[in-house]
Amino acid sequence: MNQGPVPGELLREAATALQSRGIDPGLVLPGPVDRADGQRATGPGRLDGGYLESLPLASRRERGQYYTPAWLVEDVLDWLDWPGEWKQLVDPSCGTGAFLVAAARRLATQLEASGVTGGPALARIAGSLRGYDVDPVALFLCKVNLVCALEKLYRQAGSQVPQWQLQPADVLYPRLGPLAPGTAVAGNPPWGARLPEVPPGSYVSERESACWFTEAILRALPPGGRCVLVLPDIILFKHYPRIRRFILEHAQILRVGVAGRSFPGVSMEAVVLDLAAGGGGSDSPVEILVSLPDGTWTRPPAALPGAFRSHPSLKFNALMSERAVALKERMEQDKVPLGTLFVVREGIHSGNIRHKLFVPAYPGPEGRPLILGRRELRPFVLTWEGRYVRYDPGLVRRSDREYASLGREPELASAKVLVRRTGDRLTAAYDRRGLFPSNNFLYCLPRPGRSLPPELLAALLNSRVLGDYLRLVHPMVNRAFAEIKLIHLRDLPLPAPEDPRLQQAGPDLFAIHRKGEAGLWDPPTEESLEELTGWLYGLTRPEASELRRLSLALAQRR
DNA sequence: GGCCTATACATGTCATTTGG
DNA sequence: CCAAATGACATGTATAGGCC
Repeated sequence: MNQGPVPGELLREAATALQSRGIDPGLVLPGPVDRADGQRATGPGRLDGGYLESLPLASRRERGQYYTPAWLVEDVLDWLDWPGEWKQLVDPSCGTGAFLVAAARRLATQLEASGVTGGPALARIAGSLRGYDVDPVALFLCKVNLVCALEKLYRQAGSQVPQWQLQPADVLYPRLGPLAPGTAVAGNPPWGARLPEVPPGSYVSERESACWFTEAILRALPPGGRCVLVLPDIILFKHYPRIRRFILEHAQILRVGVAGRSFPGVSMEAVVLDLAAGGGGSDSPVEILVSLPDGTWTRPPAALPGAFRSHPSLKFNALMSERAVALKERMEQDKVPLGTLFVVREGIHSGNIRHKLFVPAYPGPEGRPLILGRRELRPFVLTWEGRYVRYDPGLVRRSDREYASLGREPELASAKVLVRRTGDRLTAAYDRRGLFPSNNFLYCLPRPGRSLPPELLAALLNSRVLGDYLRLVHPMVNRAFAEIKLIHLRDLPLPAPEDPRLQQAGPDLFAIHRKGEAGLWDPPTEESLEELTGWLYGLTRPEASELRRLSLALAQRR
């Protein structure tokens, strides 16, 4: 038996599985895969659930290989109404065949009901399904899984076995020529695999594989074609405006399913996009569904279909209600991004030499006071616990594969506003002494020329209102993002220096800052800060509470 | 010498993962 | 669960090399 790239052990296991189903392994094996690129599974191969686990985690991640949960597969096929009137189903990243196998079962049932069995049924099924994948071993398993799922038909067919349309593909360029009318695409493209280069001719020009797959699929679909794709939710509302524009211009969004963390062991959240090829442009209603733990879908009470078109970078927060958008936009009115008034950076990143760099006691003249832990930064107050960073670039032995990022000493040593990256609210303090923060903090330096007094920034960041805004825009509890990123902070709306309301509120904000800095941060002071910032951002008291409720609801769902 | 380009090195950021 | 930590890599900057 020609092994090709498939490990012998796996072949033997496949042969046994087929025999036990009464299928002659010789008719099926060695499989359609003969790309001899030396790709081999390590460890014991298993026919379904075990194959991916047998691969090194790094390579799985690199290629974005994850099993799609069965319930999600069935729902995707339901959304497509497969088989329905479709002639063909294509999965451009079929892996071990989750979608194709489920689709094949449905076809078999349908054919059986109309009296088609055995070889003819197999031929019809194999002719209606197409799969591609980078991993030849996965493709082999896909075929075995298909055969096993159709065991009855195989037994009936005897030697009349079909040719399956399963082809090795390059992850870079899923070779989807123009697809024939009557074609639907379903699948879970690899996420997060960084393409080595931007694919030539790509509009989206993103190196995130899920973006490229989405573009390639939409380009290949014929008018009237459909695709239902399982994608990372970041595509909808993080830094991928171009794929959003591409989708809006090349497809009609029929449904968006918010599937949450549906993949065991994966902390990214999934969305299901149901797209009809062609004819973008119109703002027809999008159905938004949220998956529930019991496997059903529900309509969120106040989702805002279509409003993403008006968002500057087309962000589509499927759960953002009309009300939330209104409050958000009100807060942004006449405000400027924090990044235009302050330089924002990450603190010292100790890389892989933490122990060498961050020390508990004074190490000598290269030592600088280090702010490391959460307790050292409370609202308005910095309490240095006495640790040091050895600020000496010579410590990093690059030849020993050491790395670290010491940042810029003049900036670190100057007065600045430190912001905690973790926690369920924004926390900031004005660092007058020039302490050196670790990368558990971000810091804001006033831009020369046009800025705000750091005391005011610290007061605004410590207010619930800005924290709630942040959580509304980037829900962060139990999310893929464990930290506040630079971009989150840079995007926060701040009153411009010449803002008349700020002029008016300034003295009170300074007073609050003084109290806070003096350790007199108490509920009444906090209350007056809420009052003041609410007014500054054009929110009434009830509206500020509403903002709070909405943002918490968004965060807690996740 | 002046300008442009390639490369190496340094800095800065991301996207989780780890571990208490 | 969540603060702290980490590996990878993208971006930025300096320098060397090539060409006129």
